[in-house]
Amino acid sequence: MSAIAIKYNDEIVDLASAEERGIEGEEIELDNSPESLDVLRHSTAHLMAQAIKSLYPDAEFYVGPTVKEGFYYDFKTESEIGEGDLKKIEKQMLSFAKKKYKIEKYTISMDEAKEKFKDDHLKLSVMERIKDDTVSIYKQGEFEDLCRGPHLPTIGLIRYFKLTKIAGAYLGGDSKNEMLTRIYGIAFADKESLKNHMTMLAEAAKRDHRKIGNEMKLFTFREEVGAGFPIWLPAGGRLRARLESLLFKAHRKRGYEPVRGPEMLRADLWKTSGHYQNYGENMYFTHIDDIEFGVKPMNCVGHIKVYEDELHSYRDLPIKYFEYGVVHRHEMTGALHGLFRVREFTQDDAHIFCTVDQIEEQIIEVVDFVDKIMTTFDFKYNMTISTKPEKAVGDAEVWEKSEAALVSAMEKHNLPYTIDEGGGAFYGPKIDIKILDAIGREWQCGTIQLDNNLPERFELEYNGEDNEKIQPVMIHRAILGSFERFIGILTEHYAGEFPMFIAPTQVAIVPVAETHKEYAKLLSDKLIDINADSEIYAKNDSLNKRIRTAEKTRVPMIVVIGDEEIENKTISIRDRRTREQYIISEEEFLTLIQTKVNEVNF
RNA sequence: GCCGACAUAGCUCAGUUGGCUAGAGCAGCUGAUUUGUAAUCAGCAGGCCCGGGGUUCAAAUCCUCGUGUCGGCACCA
Repeated sequence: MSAIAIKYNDEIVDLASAEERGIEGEEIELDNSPESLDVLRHSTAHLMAQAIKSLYPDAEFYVGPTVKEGFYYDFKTESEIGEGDLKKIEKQMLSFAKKKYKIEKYTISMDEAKEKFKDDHLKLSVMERIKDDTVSIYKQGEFEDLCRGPHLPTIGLIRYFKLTKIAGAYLGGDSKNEMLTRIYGIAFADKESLKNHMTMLAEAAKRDHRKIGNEMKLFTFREEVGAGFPIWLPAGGRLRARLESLLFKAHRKRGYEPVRGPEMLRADLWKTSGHYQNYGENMYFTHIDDIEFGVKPMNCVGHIKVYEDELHSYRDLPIKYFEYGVVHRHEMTGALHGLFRVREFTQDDAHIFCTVDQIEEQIIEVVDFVDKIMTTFDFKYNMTISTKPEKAVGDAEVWEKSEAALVSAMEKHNLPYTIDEGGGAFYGPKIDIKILDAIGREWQCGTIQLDNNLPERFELEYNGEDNEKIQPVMIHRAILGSFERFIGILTEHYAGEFPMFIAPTQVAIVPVAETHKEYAKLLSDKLIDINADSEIYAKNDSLNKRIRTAEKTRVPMIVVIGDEEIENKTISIRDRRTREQYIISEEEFLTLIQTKVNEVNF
């Protein structure tokens, strides 16, 4: 196989450019290495543009880069293009590829380029952003495109690709601009890899929490209830209750006090907090008599009112309040997505009021808490520290100390983290926790934010050693983020195969015949005593059918009860995943379940 | 919010170029069967075809305005 590009000082240079510049380097062949795929996909994007141009001659093109999941090209045409047209474009691409046009490169001056693309206002706007005097053009057959490269030597090398999605995208990613059509695609060096990729996508679709949530009857949405308002069904309710109760204990152990603020608070309070001015667009407001109220989008104000309920001494700090806080936010319709983005959700929210000197130890504790939870669920995660932005309020020294405390907490725990310079909120630096699920997708969940702004606005204080009034630091933190999103992620992470300690139902009991029903009920009661939920499958169906039904609910353990079991006080267990069966004594069984249900402590 | 697609029974889906009483499987109900590890048999019931307006002799089907869902964009736990 011959080279498609070379690597020159870590830069990938295509053959045409290498010749132009007279450089040599390590040869890159057409395979599935990241470098090779990048070139291949970039050229596939151009091939797609070529096909689009031939099918829709009025099409104008913006940019067509490669991205993590393949490539896309943004363009505009008067014709309406829908999902059904992707096949047509693919076909056209293949027919061009068969012609094996060479991809030729030449360089022209910016002025020449502007003349060449004078009918394409999108290309012109691309050129607006290029500062160089010359630009390169890549040409394949009749089709020419302004591009920096690198590209394959010929489009004949493109064979294994697929157009995956069609969607709208704002020009330049700015919602103030016009909307273009974007087509996404993927390409590989060989057929097998493309096939594997498509299989992988299908696997990911099978894990979709919306699909599994429906199948397992965890939650539902209804048009008449309203977009973005989830309804928790019994099975989801049980799962969620287990998670809540585990987490409740974990908070108590760490000295958090459960509190609860009201759902709506007077609008004036939101003016004091600044939410009215800065977040009002996302809030829901109503009136009671003549007074305006705002439904809480966050729980901090409620917790501040708890703090204000009594005077505090420096000896009391840190003070930690937590609440499974229901919040409402006006998310835009297009943003709603299953349990991942909803308009009403419950945060595992807590606020820590502490002294500046206590920040570091508090952060360490929270980070440790996060670690416990994430490891329990087999999540890999990484953290990002966001530092002081340009527009910031508060004392410079406190900012410095706060940031240092965050970094130091990471370092001391030897945790990997990245820094987002200037990415913090205007009121304080923060740590975002991003988790990686079983199939490598990244999710933003928890967050730890330092806040000097709200204590200032509400004039919070505690008495110091010399009885002086000192303003405490407030730490906002959520670990799961929200029960909704976290359970959605868990569902996809486990593909619905929840571990015993969180599963909606721990055990399915299948009595062989009607005479065994009574015994099944006794066993079920014993399970409740050890905090395990079970369901008895005693319907008038064949044994096989009932086992099948139980299997389909994804319950971790199925036990079959018949004469033999009752006589010998044994349990016949069927493991869902391995489909293996084994028999143990009832006592062993109950111990086993109890261990599995209680093995987790955050 | 924007671009595009979609909406038929509790669920998953058929429904021809507009044309008789809108179908199937699963789930549900009734009955028979009482079962030893992934679907026993028979019968019954279930629909304002997302909602409002319109075109037409005739609309699940065409147009239009809503609502909801999906894929992205933009925005975010």
